[in-house]
Amino acid sequence: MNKSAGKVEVATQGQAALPAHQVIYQTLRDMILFGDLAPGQPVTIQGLTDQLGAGMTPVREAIRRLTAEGALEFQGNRRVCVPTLNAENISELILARQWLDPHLALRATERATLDDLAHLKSLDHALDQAIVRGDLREYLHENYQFHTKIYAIADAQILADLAEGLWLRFGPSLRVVCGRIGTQSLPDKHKDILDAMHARDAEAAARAIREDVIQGMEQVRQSLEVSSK
Amino acid sequence: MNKSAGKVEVATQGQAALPAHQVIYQTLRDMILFGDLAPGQPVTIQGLTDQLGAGMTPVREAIRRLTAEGALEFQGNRRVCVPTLNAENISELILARQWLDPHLALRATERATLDDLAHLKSLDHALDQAIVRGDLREYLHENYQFHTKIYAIADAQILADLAEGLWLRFGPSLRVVCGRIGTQSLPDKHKDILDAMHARDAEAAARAIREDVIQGMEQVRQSLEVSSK
DNA sequence: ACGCACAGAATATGATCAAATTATTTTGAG
DNA sequence: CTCAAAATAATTTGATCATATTCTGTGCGT
Repeated sequence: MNKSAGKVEVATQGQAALPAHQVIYQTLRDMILFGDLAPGQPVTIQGLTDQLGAGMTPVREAIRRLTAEGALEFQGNRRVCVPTLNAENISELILARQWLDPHLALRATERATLDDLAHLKSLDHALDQAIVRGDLREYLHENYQFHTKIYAIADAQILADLAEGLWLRFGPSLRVVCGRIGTQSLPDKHKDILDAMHARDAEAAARAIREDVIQGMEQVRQSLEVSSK
Repeated sequence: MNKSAGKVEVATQGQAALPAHQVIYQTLRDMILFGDLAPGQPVTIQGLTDQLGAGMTPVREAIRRLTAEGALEFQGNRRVCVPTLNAENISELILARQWLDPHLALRATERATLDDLAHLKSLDHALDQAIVRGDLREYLHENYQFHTKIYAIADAQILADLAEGLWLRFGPSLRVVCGRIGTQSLPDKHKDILDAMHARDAEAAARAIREDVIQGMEQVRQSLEVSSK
């Protein structure tokens, strides 16, 4: 047991030596979530192999995973691209988030530890700073972190999976919207959410989240209507 | 280039020459949905390669896709298995279906053509026959078809994706339950659903679906409580 | 404008390497 | 001397890559 013979040069540069396909998946996922890939943009497998310096098998698997999650779209002929949302898609996303997010926030309010609340507060602070700096990518990242942290606190694996899956679908479009209107005019209800959670008022937290969701998603819808005109 | 030696027996028996990874995916998906794989059962990649006579790359991709959909579970060490649901999972599934299914049924009622309704009716009939014959797999199959047909009629791509994803999660457990209690004692509300849809009473259809969902899922919950005792 | 050929990209296979589980052997205590 | 626990050996399984094949879209020539 204690031998640990064989490879000794393991922990040289930290981390746990994740398999390549997982790393690729995370990388591609982030690229989609935080807008490195635009809606409609084709995603070639060979493009990624040399862009990420990886073999094609791991890339292949990452792409399949993301297509299964709706983050990428199969185009019949063997091409894959980032989906372009239409009005119908947006409506469905709003509907689904309007149900999922408040529900998760409600659960989160009941379960959040003080550490959790502090963590959320720090995430919201980082988000504000990103807005001030006009750092769009960082803003998107912190905003995502804020919401997924709430999902995590809610401790509802399947519901959280569903909610995070929705983010993958509107991530690219969200980037486009924010890039257009700038980070200055991006109001959110995060302070209300935090206040309600601190006060352990689950219903109020759910309401605040709902407003936040509607506010954000409606901006996406409007921006989409303009651009598709 | 024009050699074309080697394989010549290509288009002998029709079909559209789907890529292997799609075929494998469908096959594995059906195996999960209709209970060829039990909860907790390990899914080895090499096992599938020779069981299905396929290369390992397509199998790999199919497995990744299904893990992304929650139909398979990553076991930390690099193994994959069919997830075993706990009480919490079941509750979340019930909750999600209780919202999704009625909503989709409501939309479906508004959009169903007469052909659609006839199709649903025939699916329900086939289901009844499967019950009479005691053909469990066929029952599960027709039941799934019935519900997914409603999803399709609703014409809400994202919501339907979510709903079908849930089926993948409770499929194996559903099989266990039905295998235990037999096909005789499997009541459903399909007749009520059909009646409501024919009458174009969307609210009634939504209610009927909701009852059907609760009825079915509660059976899974109870059966699970017993077996985990 | 139509068809043919070509380039590029995706699919699929098998080989190779690494990791983990299982089986076997060895060792030590009672 | 027997049994059990640890260490080692062997087998199985997963991960990755290099390569061959097939398909799609496009441009050239008639």
